[in-house]
Amino acid sequence: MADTISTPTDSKPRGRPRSRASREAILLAALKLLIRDGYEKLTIEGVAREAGTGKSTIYRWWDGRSDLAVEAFFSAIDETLELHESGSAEDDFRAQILGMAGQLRGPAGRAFAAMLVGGRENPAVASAVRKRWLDPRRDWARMRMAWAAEAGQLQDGVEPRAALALLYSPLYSPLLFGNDVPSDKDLRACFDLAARAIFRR
Amino acid sequence: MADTISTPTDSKPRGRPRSRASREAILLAALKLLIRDGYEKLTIEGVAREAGTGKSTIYRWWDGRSDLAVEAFFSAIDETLELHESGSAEDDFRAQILGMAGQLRGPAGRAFAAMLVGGRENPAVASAVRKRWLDPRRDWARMRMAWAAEAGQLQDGVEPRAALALLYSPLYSPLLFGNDVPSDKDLRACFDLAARAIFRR
Amino acid sequence: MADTISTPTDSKPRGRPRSRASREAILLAALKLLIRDGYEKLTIEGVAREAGTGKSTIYRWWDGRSDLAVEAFFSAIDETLELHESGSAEDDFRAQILGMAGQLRGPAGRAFAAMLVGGRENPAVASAVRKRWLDPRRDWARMRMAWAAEAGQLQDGVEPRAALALLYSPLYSPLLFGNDVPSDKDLRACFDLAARAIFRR
Amino acid sequence: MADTISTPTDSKPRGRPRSRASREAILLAALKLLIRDGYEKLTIEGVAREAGTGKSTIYRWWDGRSDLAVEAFFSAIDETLELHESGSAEDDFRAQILGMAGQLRGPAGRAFAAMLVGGRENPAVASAVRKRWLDPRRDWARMRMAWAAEAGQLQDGVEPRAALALLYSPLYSPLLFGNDVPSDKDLRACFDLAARAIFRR
DNA sequence: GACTAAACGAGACGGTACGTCATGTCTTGGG
DNA sequence: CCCAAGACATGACGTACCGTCTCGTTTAGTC
Repeated sequence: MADTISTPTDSKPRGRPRSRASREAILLAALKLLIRDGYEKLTIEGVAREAGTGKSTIYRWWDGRSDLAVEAFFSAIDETLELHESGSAEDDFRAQILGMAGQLRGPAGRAFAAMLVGGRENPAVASAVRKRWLDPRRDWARMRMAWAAEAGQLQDGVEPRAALALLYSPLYSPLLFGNDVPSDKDLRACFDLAARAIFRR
Repeated sequence: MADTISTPTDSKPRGRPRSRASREAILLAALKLLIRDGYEKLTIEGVAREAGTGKSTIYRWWDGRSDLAVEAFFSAIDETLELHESGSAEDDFRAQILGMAGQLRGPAGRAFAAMLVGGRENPAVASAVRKRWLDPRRDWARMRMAWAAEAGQLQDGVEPRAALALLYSPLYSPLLFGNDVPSDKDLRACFDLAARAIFRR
Repeated sequence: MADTISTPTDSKPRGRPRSRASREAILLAALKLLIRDGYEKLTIEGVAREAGTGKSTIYRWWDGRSDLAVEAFFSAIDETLELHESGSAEDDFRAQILGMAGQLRGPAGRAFAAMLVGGRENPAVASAVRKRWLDPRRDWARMRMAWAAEAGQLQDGVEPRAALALLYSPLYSPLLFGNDVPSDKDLRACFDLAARAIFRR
Repeated sequence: MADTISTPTDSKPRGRPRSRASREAILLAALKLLIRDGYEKLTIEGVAREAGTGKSTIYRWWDGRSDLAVEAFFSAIDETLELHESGSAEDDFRAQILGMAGQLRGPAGRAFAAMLVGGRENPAVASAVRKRWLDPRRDWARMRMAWAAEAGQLQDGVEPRAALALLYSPLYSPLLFGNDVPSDKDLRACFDLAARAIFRR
C-alpha cells in the first residue's frame, strides 16, 4: 500500500491532466438534459453547449451519447447497494426493494429507463447498466435467496428463480410504460402478496 | 382478398392507383427495419428507400417515425385479444398471459419493447401502444379480477390491483433489460407461484 | 435548335428543380468572402451563413471550396474572350493583353490568384481555371502567332513559344508575389520592349 | 559587429538551452510535408507528429504554419545569391536567371510557389519571401541594370524597369499555374529573345 | 552537488470547420 | 389529384486541427 515503487499498474500520466471541472460540468449537463428532454433528444452538442466545453472533450472521454448518458446517470444517483441481512429473508428483500425504489424514484427513474432505451440499440449501454446496477443486486438477491432456502425459510416447491422474478418485476415493469417506479404503498402491497406464496412465516 | 388466382403481385404500373400498395410497402419496410435495426435507427428516409416511395407519401399519412413505427408494429402482430372465460379465474389469466407471451415472442417483442421504450420521448407512441394494446388487456383483466372476487375465488385480503401487477409484471419486465419475453416454462413458474397467493383453490 | 423533341440528352428532370436563387446567393456570398478574406479563409460554413442556405445545398452542387471558388470567380468576372484581328499581329496582341489586364485588375485579380493557389492542392481547380481561362486565350494566341509567322510579321529566328511566353509573362507574374496585375502603362512598356524583338515593323 | 563576445543584448540564457535537434527535426519534417502534401495541407500537428516533438515547441519558436513553412523552405534550398559580374550585362543576367532556375527547380520550386501563393493570405509569408529571396535579387538586378545603362550596353529607349520585368517574368509565371520552373532550354530561348530588344551587342 | 529556470514531450482544453446524414417542408412533372 | 423524385433550410453527427494551457521531465549554468 505504502509502496509507491511497485504499484502494479505503474502508469505515469503524461501530458496535461484531465480536468475535473470539465468532467463534472459535462456529467451535470448531460444529466440535466437527459432528465429534461429525454434520451432521444440528448445531443452531444447540446451537452457541450450546456457544459461550456468543447465537443472534443466529450468525445475524448466518452464513446457517444449512450455511454455519456450511462455515466451521467450513475454519477447522479445513489448507487450504493445497501445490504440488509437480518435473520428474516422476507424483511431483507422488502427493505432492499423499497430501497431501490427510493433510488429510482423521480427523475432518476426516468433517466434510468431512458438509458435502458438507449441500451436497446447500443449493447454497451445495456451491458453497463447490467454491470453496474442489475448484476450486483441480482447476485445479492440470489445469494440471499439461497441462504433463505438453506435456512428453511421458503415454502415447499418454491423455485428461487421464479421467486426472484416475482419479487422484483413489479418494481421495474412500470418503467416500460413510461410510468414512474411504483409508490412504496403499492410496492408493499405487491411484495406482501408475493411473500405469501414464497416465504414461510 | 378473394382473388387468389391472379398473380399475387400483379401490379400493372399503368395508370392511377398506387395508394394501397404504397401504404403497405411502407408499413412492411418500416417493420422490417424496425426489427432489424431497432427503433432508434429507424429513419424515414430509410423506410422510403426500402419501400420505393417518396418521403412525402410517408409524411402525408403519418406524423413521424414514432407514429409510423406504432402502426407498422400493430399491422404485423396478431393483435387479437383472446378472451378466455372459463369458470376458473386462474386458468383464464394463465391462458391470457401465455397467449400474450406468444404474440410478443421473438422479433415482434423486440419491436414492441423498442417502441414502448424508444417512444418514451414521444408521448404519442406510448399513448398509442397503451390504447391499442395495454388498455384492452388491462380492462379485461380488471373485469375478470372483479368477477373472480365476486365469485369468491380470491384469497382473503388480496388487493385486485396488486394481484394484477404481480401476475403481469414478470411478462413485461425482461423487455426493459433488452431481453425477450420469458419462455412459457418460466412464465408458468412465476404465474403458479403468484397464483398460490392470490387464488383460492 | 428549334427541335425540342429530339434533344439528344433527353433527360427528364424529375423532382424539385434546382433553385436559381440559392445558386446565385451562394456564388455571390462566396465571391464576397473570397475577395474580402482570401481563399484560405473561405469556408463553406461561412458561405452558407452569408448566403442563408444550408451547407448541403452547397455540397450538392460543388465539390468543395476550391470548386466553389472557381465558379464564383468566373461567374463574376467578364470572361469574354475578345478577339482582335486586325492586320497587325502586334496591335492584336497588345489589345488582347491590355484587355485581359482590365478583366483581372483589382479584386478580380486577387481572386484569380487566390484560386490558382487553391488549385495547387486541388487539381480540379487548376484544370478548371486552365480550361475556362488559360486554354482559350493560349489557343487564340498560338493561332494568331502562327498567322503572323505566315504573314511574315515575325523577325527572323523568333520561336513562337518563347515569344508568347515573353509577351504574356509580365501580365501574370506579379500575381505570384501578391501584387496586382500591372498598370496599363507598365504593361505597355513591357510589351513594346518585347515587341521590338519579336515583330517586324 | 565583429565582436562575438560582447553582443549588445548580452542576455545570459538561463535555463535549458534550446534544442538544436528539435529545431532541425521540425524544419525537416515541415519541409517534407510541405513538399509531399503542399502548403494547404501542412498542419502543425502533422509536423509535430512527424518530428516527434510537442506542438508547444513549434509554437514557442514559430508564429504559425506560414512562418514555419518559410523557414523550412529557406533552410533547405540553396539560397546563395551568386553574383556574376563580368563585363557583359547580358551574360550576367543570363547566368543569374539560369542559376535561380536551378535553385527553384523540382520540389523546392513547388514548395516555393506553394508558399508564395499559399501565403497570399498571410502577409508575413509573402513579406518573408520577398525579404529573403526577391529583394536581394531585385536589388542586384537593378544595380546591374543601372551599371549596364551607364556602360552604354542598353539599346536606346529601354526602360530599366520594363527590361527587368521582361527578363525575369518568364522564370516565375509558370509557377502560378502549377507548373514547374521552365527548362533551361526554354528559359534560354526567352532570355535571348528579350535580350535582342534590350542589350546592345 | 544542490538549486534554478527555461525548454522539452505529452496531451487535455475550448473552439471552428469539416463533409455526411436525416429531418420535415416544398415544388416540380407524369400517370 | 396522387405520387416519385428530389431540392431545400436546418441542425447533429463524429473527426481533424487550431492555438493555449498545464503537467512532469530534462538539461544547462549558478551557487
